Formats: sequence, structure tokens, C-alpha cells
Amino acid sequence: MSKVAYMSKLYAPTLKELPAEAEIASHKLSLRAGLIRKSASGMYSFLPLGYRVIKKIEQIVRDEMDAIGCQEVILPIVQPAELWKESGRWDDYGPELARFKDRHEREFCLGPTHEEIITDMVKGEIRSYRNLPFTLYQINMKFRDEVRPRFGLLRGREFNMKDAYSFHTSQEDLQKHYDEQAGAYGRICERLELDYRPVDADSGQIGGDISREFMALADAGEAELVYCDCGYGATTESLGEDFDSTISHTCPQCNKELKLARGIEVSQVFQLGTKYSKVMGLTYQDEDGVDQFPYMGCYGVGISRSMAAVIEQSHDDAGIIWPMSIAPYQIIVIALSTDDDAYNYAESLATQLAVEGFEVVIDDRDERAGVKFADADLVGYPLQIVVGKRGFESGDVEVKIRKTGEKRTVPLDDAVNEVLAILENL
RNA sequence: CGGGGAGUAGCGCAGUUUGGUAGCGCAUCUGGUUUGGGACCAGAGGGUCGCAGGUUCAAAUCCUGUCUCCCCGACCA
Repeated sequence: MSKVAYMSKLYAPTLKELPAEAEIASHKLSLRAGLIRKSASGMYSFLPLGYRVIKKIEQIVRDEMDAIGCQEVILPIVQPAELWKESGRWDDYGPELARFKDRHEREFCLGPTHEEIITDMVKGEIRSYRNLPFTLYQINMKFRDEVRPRFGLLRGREFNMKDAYSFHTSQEDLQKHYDEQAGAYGRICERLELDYRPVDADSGQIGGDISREFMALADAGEAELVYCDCGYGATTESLGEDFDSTISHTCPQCNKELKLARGIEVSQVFQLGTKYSKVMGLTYQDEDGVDQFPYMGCYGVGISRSMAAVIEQSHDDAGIIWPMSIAPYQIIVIALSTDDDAYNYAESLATQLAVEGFEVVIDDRDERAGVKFADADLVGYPLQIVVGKRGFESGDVEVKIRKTGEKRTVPLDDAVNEVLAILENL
């Protein structure tokens, strides 16, 4: 059972005015709703409400990873240069890789991705085909010194990402797990209630041959993609330089006309093959005692970027509209008075809903009704329950569903059951 | 890195052209009146005008340098 949170004690500073630095909806709203604050270009602090959302997204990702047999680890963010020299990426990666020296003049970098460090770690443990396959994942900060960070969390330099790495004895086994990962990624998008399309993609710096990206459709997205109802999809980048997005194209699978859209890449799966195991000397002995290079895959989900993508897709003029699955709190009880029987009722209603297993915040601030309504809409709690003297005296409370704007009046004495019934359908 | 814009109170901004005691709105604090969709009245606090030099009797304002932030592009998850 979670305890009721009191808005008067919550560190959740909302902004009435638009922050000058923000252009797109997700950026403006995550600042205004008090989810994040900027520390430098492309780097953000997460405030209590924002961090609650992040933790919920992480937990969904964790659930889906664990469900397909992945094991969670945590890897260092600071990585020795020698591993990157071994893989060849110390030279290949470019200035996006943030490098520095420690007090002994030893070279290090901030991990933009973790193939090197995990391959090196695994190298010390794998001896036999009997150890394979397995998949390790972590949820950790990454740092990429982007040329131009922008759009708040959509392209930060420091960002929260789940990255998984799998090791296999054959291409077939890699393919099998790759498909499981792709399935998990689809379920993650669905649990986040994203309107998304899986598409064929380039593998970029990570390397490897086969890659799919999961795109949240959004005009603010930096990627351009084509997709078809039959399930086909591709980034226009992966289709090559001669792809002309100004004319229509037909689907290579079913010949229907392709749809063109912009998207936010929230996750990506790669088949790396033996690229890293070969270059870094990761081997195991097969059934015949012969040394072999494991096939590898890697799988990333942008956690903080997913949060931005959800906001980008799910907001209105008043603010954010969270899905139940990742709302910072699922229910806000708006107490319009703070020192009378109506308030006591509001507090007990909040407590009963918390006992039922919901995350509830009660707005007990000494603010005017308008301020409380505006903040509730702005932060985007899925369900608002308004308890005021007026309704209390006539024997009812008002319940508002943020997503639809629908308002219902329910009787005081049966409010818990009525609210539970409404929540069933959210 | 190329192009454009911006740094003045916690936030949003005016003032810079034409140098002359640093302002407005919101927020904050005090008192009062209010109280179902971002209240009202009265009072108060809060500023090295991004930073460093220079010109001048005098610089937020002019000059030089520099840092930071935002947008477009190239690049990228």
C-alpha cells in the first residue's frame, strides 16, 4: 500500500509562464509541470514527479526484459580508453565520445554505449558453449557529446537508457533472441500507450548488419520514416540517398501506397554478429573443443526519451495527459478547502484509494481552486477527484477523467466504489 | 563547424537606436478582504545588467575580447 502524498509538501514547482528555452510541447510541458530542470545544454535534473515517471518506465522495461530471461547488471559509466582502442572505436567514434584523463594521465571516456565494457567483462567468464546463450542488461546514464543537443529530453547529451547485450553460439540463436527482444519492445511501447511503428534502420556507430527501430510517431521527431498497414516500415535514411520523400512510394511487401511520417526513435535492436567478439578476442569452446566467437546482439531503449515521446503524443493545451501506466500519481484528490469536514472527507477518500493500491496525491495547498485545477491538468494525473464544500454539502464529489475531460458526479458515501469502477476502464 | 537570435530580480520581459539615479508583469514576504477554473487592495524585500578589459566626468547602453543558451543546417540514439 502506498501512502497518500501531500501536495503541500511535494517538491513540484510548476511554471505559469512558458520557459523561453523550449520550443516543442514535450520540452515546454516537462519544464512547466515541474518534471525536469536544465543544468546545462542537453543535461537535466529530474524532479520528484519526473523521476517517478522515469522509474515507472524503467520498471516496465525491467518487467519485459526479465520476462524474456534477461538479467540486470550495472556497468561503469567511466570506461578505460584501452577497451575502446581495442575495439577500434577510440578513433572511429569521433568527438561525440567524451574523453578525459585522470590524475595519473590515464585516458578514459564517458560511456555512450557499453559494448566494449561488457564484452571485456564477459571475456573473463565464458569458457564453454555450455555458458551460452545469455543476455545482460542495465539501466544507466549514457553520455554522448552531441554536436547540437535539442528539444529537451529528445536529444540530450546525458540520458537514461536501458541497454542489453546478448551472446549466442549461432546466428539462428541470435535471431531467435533478437525476435524476442523486438517482441518485448513492442510490448513496452504498448504499455507506454505510444503510437509507434517498427521500422528497418541503419545500424550507425554501433555496427552490425541488421537493425530495427521503434518509432513513436510525432511531428517533432527528428527521424523520417515510411510505413504501411501491412507492417512494413523503414527510416528514409536507411532507404538511401536516392529516396525522394516528396513523391509517393509503394510498399515493397504489398504494393499499397506507403505513408510518410516523422518519428521519435524510442528504441532499437541490433544484430552485431561477431564484430565485437572478434575484435576484442571473446571466445568460447564448442562441442569439439574448438574456439569460436559468440554472436552478439544489442538492444537499447531510451528511457528519458520515451518519457518525452509520451508527452509529445499525449497532451493538450492545458498540459500533459499521462497513461495510467506511468503517471507520477494515478489519482489526485483536489481538496478545495483545507480545514473542514469536506477536507477530512477528502483525506479519508484519498487514504482509502491508496489502500486499494493506487498512488494518490491530495492537493491540500492553501491555493485557490483555479490554481489547483490548472496544476492538476498541467501535470496530467489521469483521474482528478474534486472535493469541495459545495459538493460535500449536497452529498457528492466530482470525478474528472483527464484524457477525455469527462466529469462525473458520484455520491459521497459510495465514492470509493464508483471511482474504482471508473479506474477499471482507464 | 556554418548561419540566425538571446543573456537585465526566481520566471517572462521592457530599457540599449540617441550614455546621465535600473523598470514592468508574475512569483516571494507582511497585513487585510476574498475563496469551485491561475483573486483583489495596501505595503515590503530581492539586481556584480553573463564575464573581462577599454573609451568617458559618467556605461545595461559605445568599443574589443570571451563564455553561455536557443533556433536552422551538417551530424547523431
